[in-house]
Amino acid sequence: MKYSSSKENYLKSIFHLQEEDGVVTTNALAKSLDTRPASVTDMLKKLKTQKLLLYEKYKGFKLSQEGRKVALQIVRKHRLWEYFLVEKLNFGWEEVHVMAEELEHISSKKLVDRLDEFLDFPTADPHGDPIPDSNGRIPATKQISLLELRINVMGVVSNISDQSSEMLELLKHKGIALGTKLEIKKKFSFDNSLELKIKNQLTITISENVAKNVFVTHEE
Amino acid sequence: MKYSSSKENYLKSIFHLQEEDGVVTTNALAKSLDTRPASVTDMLKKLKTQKLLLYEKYKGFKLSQEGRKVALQIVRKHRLWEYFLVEKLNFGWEEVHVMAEELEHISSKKLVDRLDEFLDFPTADPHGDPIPDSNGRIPATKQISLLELRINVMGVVSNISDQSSEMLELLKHKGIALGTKLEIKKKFSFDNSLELKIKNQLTITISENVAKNVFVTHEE
DNA sequence: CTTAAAATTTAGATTTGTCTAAGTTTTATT
DNA sequence: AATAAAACTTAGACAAATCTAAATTTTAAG
Repeated sequence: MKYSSSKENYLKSIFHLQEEDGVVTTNALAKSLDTRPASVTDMLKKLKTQKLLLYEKYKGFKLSQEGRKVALQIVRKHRLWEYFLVEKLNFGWEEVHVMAEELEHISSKKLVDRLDEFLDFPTADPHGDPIPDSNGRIPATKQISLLELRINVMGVVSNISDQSSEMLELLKHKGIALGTKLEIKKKFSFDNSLELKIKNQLTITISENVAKNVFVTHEE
Repeated sequence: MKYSSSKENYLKSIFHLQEEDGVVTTNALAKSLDTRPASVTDMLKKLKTQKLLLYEKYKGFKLSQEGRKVALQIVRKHRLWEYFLVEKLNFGWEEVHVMAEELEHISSKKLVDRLDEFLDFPTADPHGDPIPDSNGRIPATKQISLLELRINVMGVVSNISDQSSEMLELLKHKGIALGTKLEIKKKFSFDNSLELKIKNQLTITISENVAKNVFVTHEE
């Protein structure tokens, strides 16, 4: 089944808001889509008719099985195209979102699957978000050490394996804590030290020894 | 300036029909776009308002400077994406057209230019059609039909204008495909049939009807 | 040069997705 | 529990792109 770009955007936004907040409201959805609540209500009725949404007026709504399936395919396409743009066309990860918003509506499933193969089945996009597979399954977010984190990919600190006070002091000084979002900007093969940028802060340098004890997950 | 997919399709079709027949008519355009003449007239008026088209009602129409410029960018995108699909994602050249029809409407010029670079600046798409460069210039490769190819001159098959499955079956049987190198050995004026030798193969015979649909370029 | 046929355009509807303004319903506050 | 505020929905309108049916203009045929 083929849906309009507009419908696909609604499904995608509902999916994301569901993930984040559990419940989705008309107003939140309107804000997320940069549209008016009245427009949202109009569309909700259409999505319900198409059985993509479970919706009772004034009572709230959520994606149906089918709606979720469609949303996951859009998310998959968005993230694969972002990966392509960064890895193959050398865009920065901050500039690919807008382009992926268009590319995600290209319909051919075969095309996406071939692209996936061409890219060697990546599990996370350049922002670190997981890429659903061909069946819509989201890969379990696994922890990796900073040494394994790809360059220019956002990671969230999830674990520190060496919790000695010396290590913790160092990390505190550098501004690294659980939940810190960061990305590697440069890897020096000379001593495997890393230059990394913590979100909203300056760039810092850490040694291989520190890096192998700091674990991160890709976003979400 | 950003135009709707529909407008872009009109511009592209007008461009192609202009190339082919010199003059474009409302009916021809309607057929080419699989729509009704009345819809065409409606759109022509809009394109005129936007100065993409020179149009006087009942008198005919043609692309303005700007309209042609836009059309060339669509053609460029279409052909680059086709090249990408065949060369990188391993699709057959007969199955990429539909996908490229969608991809050609992705707006970012920077994306297309990066794609062009990634593909190493190809000059012709998988069907042999020339790819306009970033400025909309079409590389000069003179394609001629087999009927115009001089005897004993090597040609490289670059385009098949009739892509019906019957034609493709025939060509496959004869061993003619894009890139096939061949030369004409004899021309029979009785029925304009040709005897030609495909490189490293036996000599075969084809009819005038087939010959006029097979286009070649001279070797570089 | 008339007139029928063909080509083209206009008029008026329809569909999709949007909007504003005006109701409803739910929720929160006193 | 009453009522004000917030959230949500409905009603009616609009723009884009399309359609059918009817009109107009051009072209071609006699």
